[in-house]
Amino acid sequence: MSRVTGKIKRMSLRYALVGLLAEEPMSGYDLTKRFAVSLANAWPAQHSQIYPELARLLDLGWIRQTGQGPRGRKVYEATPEGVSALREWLTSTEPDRTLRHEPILRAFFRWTLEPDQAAQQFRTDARAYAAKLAELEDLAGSLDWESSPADRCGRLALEAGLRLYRLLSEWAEWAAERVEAGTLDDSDPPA
Amino acid sequence: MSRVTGKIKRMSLRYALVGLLAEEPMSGYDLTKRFAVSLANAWPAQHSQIYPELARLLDLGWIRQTGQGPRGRKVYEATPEGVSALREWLTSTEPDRTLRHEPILRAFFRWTLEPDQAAQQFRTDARAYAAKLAELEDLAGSLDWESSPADRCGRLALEAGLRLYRLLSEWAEWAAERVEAGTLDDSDPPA
DNA sequence: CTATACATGTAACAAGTTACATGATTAA
DNA sequence: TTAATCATGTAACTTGTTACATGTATAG
Repeated sequence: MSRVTGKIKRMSLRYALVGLLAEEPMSGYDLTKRFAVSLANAWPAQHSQIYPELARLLDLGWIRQTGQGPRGRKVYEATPEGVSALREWLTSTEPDRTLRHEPILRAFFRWTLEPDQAAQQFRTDARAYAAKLAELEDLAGSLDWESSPADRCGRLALEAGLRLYRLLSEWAEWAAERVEAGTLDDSDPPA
Repeated sequence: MSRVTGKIKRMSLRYALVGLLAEEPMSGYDLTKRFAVSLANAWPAQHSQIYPELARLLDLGWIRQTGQGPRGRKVYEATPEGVSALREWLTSTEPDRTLRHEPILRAFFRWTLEPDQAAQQFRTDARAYAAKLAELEDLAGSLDWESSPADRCGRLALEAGLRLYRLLSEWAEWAAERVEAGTLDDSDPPA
């Protein structure tokens, strides 16, 4: 869908906003918090990206304002048109399954460091991922995941984050061990 | 008062180019292929991003042209200044360990679909990841990973990709099974 | 000859980040 | 009263994608 002069726009953020507002009416501020916690490991976004997108969604008629609160708080909900567009996106466009992760890129170039230092960096990665995993486990444990289909679906998605951070931590630890075993030495590699 | 922009530029592409050219002299065309194969699962990049960046690197003195070939081919290598800057990046800047992956985002919103369709999408994901894994396994099998520290380091990085695609495939399969077991049904969730 | 791969570049746009900017409400 | 949090927005810039644009060498 959404081809403008042949260019395919992804607009993941746009659909994510509609999706969150389809679940429950919320303000831009609330949405920002959602992107900082549950969605942080799938599609992080800042408020500076969210507010202008909400304006565009209002314009499209995919969301509407349903209330207001103190301090200029504006509460929105998804319209039927918005939910319909979200479903269209989910069913009629191909997901982008690209992986792009800076720590893996860095790993490619650690042969330029002293092996000791390279190994240490892999261990730092491992610890950082373990910390992220612990954070996510806290989040997973603190929420009520059985209350609605949306929450249970969120739990399925969050599971990916848990598994990914566990994997990355183990990978980095494994790489550190390989480097310590001499993998990056100039001389012959170990058996 | 020094508000001299505390803007942290990441410039991963810049350092990746220097890193590849530190290993072996290459042209922009060769680099583009590297980003399309071995680096595709860590930091994909198109030629339209690579050529302008090479010009900037020349300007910085981090690379230099060492030869030319037919059809205007230009071969570059990293300078000592470039390698030094790469090492500085690796040792003195914090990696961005963010995960951003569209299929996980989509998973959050599949509660808006019929459970059957949601399960089918998870199975499609699983198959797509398995295909990516098979591709990467081919690549891993086709290269000589023992010839240099750089190659052996590349193998460590590539291992992350192998493990990630395996994990994502298994996760999607698991999610499909959960959905088929009734996780997204309106009624009570299964035990 | 002619299609494919090689080879380099630019332009227009989309997406994302950091900083700037402002102000209201609430709790200590 | 003052710091933290709530709350919304814009500006400037960086990064990444798709399309445009051009031309050469080689293999069938």
